[in-house]
Amino acid sequence: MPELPEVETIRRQLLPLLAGRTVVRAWLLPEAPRLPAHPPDAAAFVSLLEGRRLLSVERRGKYLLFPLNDGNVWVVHLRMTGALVHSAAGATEDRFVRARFHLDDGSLLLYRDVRKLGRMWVVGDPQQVVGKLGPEPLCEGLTAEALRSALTRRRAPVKALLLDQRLVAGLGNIYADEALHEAGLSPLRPGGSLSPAEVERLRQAIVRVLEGATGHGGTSFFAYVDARGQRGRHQLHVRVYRRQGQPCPRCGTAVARTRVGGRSTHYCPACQL
DNA sequence: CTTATTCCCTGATTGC
DNA sequence: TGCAATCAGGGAATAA
Repeated sequence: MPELPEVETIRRQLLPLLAGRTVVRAWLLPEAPRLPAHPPDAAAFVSLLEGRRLLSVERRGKYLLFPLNDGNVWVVHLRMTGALVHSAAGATEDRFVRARFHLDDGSLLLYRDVRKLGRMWVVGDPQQVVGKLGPEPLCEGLTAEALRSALTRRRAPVKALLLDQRLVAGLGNIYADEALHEAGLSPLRPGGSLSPAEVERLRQAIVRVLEGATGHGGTSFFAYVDARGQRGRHQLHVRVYRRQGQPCPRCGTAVARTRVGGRSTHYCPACQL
């Protein structure tokens, strides 16, 4: 489940490997059910990439953006089980590889996605895809004022609001739970009930959690691997996610699990108020 | 406008 | 041992 730290880890690894490279040949799973892509026709999609040079690797929220030398932008979202693994020709292939990108240095970028929930686009303006995303937490875009306006007068649980990419870009289920624990706030609190001091605590917790996880190369509870095919290490450092029944690292109370907004939610019932 | 629910997709896990 | 039901969750779509 790549969230911001996982996608940022992949971006940093891919940048030196892909910048300046030309896509000499591309292949996209052609048979149904297909990998969702835009344009939807696999041949048309491939033709927009072949022969183009990748100028850089950028990230917006959980989206990877690859600006092309013809002005278009290749956009990838890994969703739940997507992975972009770069390796020399002869890389590990299995039945879950859904797309291949051969580069002009002989290397190969494999797109692997067990559940085929990931998506790709080639668009003239990336705003078509990422235009509605909220502020970036790690680029000083997420100010206290921005977070306050996202939560104010909202009755939905703050956990559900943190998962809404239009309010804050990049948080998923793991880091929403972790940030709320770090801030000492219950995931069940209505968004609008947070005081200005609590909003600021939450903002700082979001930044700290995302920076910490990025420093650990992301979290690998499930299938996540980085661009080198390696697992992240942050699952060794989580405080509440998937730790129900185990002691809260802050107060020792057993971590609870419930459902918020249809998502499993983990929190300490004693010190998250 | 808001909030809640369903769907996509398949391997791993759980229940009987 | 086998098979079916459930779970994992990001985001779009739909319903209320």
